[in-house]
Amino acid sequence: MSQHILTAVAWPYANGPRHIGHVSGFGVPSDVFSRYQRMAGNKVLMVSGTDEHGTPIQVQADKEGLTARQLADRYNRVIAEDLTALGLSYDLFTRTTTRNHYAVVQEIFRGLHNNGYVFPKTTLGAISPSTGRTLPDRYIEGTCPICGYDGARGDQCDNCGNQLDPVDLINPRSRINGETPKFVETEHFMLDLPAFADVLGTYLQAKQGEWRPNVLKFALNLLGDLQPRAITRDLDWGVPIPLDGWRDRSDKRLYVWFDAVIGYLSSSIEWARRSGDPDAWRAWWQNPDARGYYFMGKDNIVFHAEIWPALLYGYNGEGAKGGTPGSLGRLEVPSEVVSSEFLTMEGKKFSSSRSVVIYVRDFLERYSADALRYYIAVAGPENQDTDFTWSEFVNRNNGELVAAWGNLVNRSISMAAKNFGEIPPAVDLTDADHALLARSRAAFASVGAELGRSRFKNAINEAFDVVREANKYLAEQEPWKIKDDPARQGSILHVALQVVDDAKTLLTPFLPASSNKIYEMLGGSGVWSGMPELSEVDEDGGQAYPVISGSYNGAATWEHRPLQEGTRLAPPTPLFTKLDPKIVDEELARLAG
RNA sequence: GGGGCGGUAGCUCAGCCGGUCAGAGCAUCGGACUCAUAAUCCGUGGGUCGUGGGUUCAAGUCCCACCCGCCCUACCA
Repeated sequence: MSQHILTAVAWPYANGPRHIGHVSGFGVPSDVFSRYQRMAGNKVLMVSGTDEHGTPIQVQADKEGLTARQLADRYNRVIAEDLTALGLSYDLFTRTTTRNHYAVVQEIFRGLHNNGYVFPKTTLGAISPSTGRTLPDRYIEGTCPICGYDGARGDQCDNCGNQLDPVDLINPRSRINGETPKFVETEHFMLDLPAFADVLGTYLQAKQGEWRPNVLKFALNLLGDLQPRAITRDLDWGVPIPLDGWRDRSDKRLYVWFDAVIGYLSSSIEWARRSGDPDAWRAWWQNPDARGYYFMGKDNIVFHAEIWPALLYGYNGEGAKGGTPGSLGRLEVPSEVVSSEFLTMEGKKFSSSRSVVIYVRDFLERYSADALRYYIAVAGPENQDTDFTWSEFVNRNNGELVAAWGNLVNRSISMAAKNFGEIPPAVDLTDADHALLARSRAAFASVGAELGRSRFKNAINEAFDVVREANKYLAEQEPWKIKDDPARQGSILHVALQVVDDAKTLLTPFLPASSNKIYEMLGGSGVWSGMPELSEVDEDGGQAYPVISGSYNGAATWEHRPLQEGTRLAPPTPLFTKLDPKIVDEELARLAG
């Protein structure tokens, strides 16, 4: 039976282009999951966008001599183009600088405020004297009062590891421009997290055995020490605070993490409006039978397993202080938080400044999207940090994608095209034929079960087991030797092609572009698995911006589909490109340079 | 400092509630085959499952301590 599934994908921060570590965390896993769910007959709404507010963007903009908005515009476009090129099937990929987003964020804030879950508090904060903006702890450095180390940051000393308060630093200075920060009293709104301790505890306990253990343990552990948390900043780049006396102040804004997580909701609402049914989003957000899956890197667990549920409970009036839902109505909390670990690059942390990085754009200029998707799916940081190396990439690409899978497709279609020019009939099937056919048909249940649990490595490995079995079958049956018995030769090739078709279906969530090609090679018409498209939109004549969307209800379904004998076959062209091992050194040289 | 995750064959990794769990893929070596992007198939070697204790009839699999790597620590998204 069909279920509503919200795929909520972490919002990439628009202070620069995204690298392959980023997309291995949130991008590829969420897309594999969504494509599978659509094929399984579920109604998927996959949303995300660029996260464009906050100090880091302002700082980067200052550095480049741009306004924050100009910088955000630039990288919003770069990121949207890159994610489209990767084939990520967003129903809507938008941004946080839309009027719609501002309105939804302010509505959530008002709801929390009305229910008593946010309150003002005067705190001591560091600001930059020259700009008047909040200077985050991370941007302050000085001498550690504990160990005397001079490069200590405001929040923590890298030398002795102690947590610090920037007020205690000796000779504090701004890492941005070297000036001495001013510590001033400033009023901010706080989110009353302790008021959600009970409801969050109940919520998380119920996820026992369902979520990945690392996510759940981490979240449960945080419950022990919930403190009120500031949700506003001294900054002009962000969503205005929607209260009298605050609304028009240019120096106070909602803090970026507060507005960013609300993007899941605002983008769903924007999607509904663009689809022509402004209430359509409610089927995912106000339906107890709907499921919400959130995909992100491990650094984001606290925002998705703790703070976002708290915001929703607060808006619903379901925290310790009670209350009533706001004008949007009661909203559902996440069903599952799927967190990835981190990808490293040739043994080191990704670092743009030290050029230990490979941007999605650069990668896709030289290699195919499916090659990257394959690597991330089979060797990515699903359960633990994993290392990307160019030699491993070449090995996987050449040995698995090209030699095992691509070659199976190529040899099967090539032989059938050459000898029959069409899909030959299957007659008098042997035990071996039946065994292989049964193997690939059984894989729909096993691979599907793994995909439904977000166990992507298991899933793709089981799909590849089918590929290996098919290669073995051909080696044993030796159809190329059977010249005098066309019926038997044709039957073998029919079986091989059928299993190629099944495997193509099993691999579609991982390798949509090449699966579409196989679909066409085997006579399919129309679109198999839809690809995302970038288009320009605006809001009531406002500034145009790019969004990713697409029609993804193609022919692809998660099931065995019998091939039609007599379908014309043309000699195939290779699906994947074999890579010269020389590129390992070339790429390493590029990193070094 | 506190919390979390990981440490299994040369490499990348599977191993849920303890009892065919010592595995897969790749790489190595030997062989077969030629339909296919010299791809494929068969066979082979190799690990005291980070270290030291403990619980148990039985422990990569549970408990404790320690070593190493990584992440988070809520003003980095």
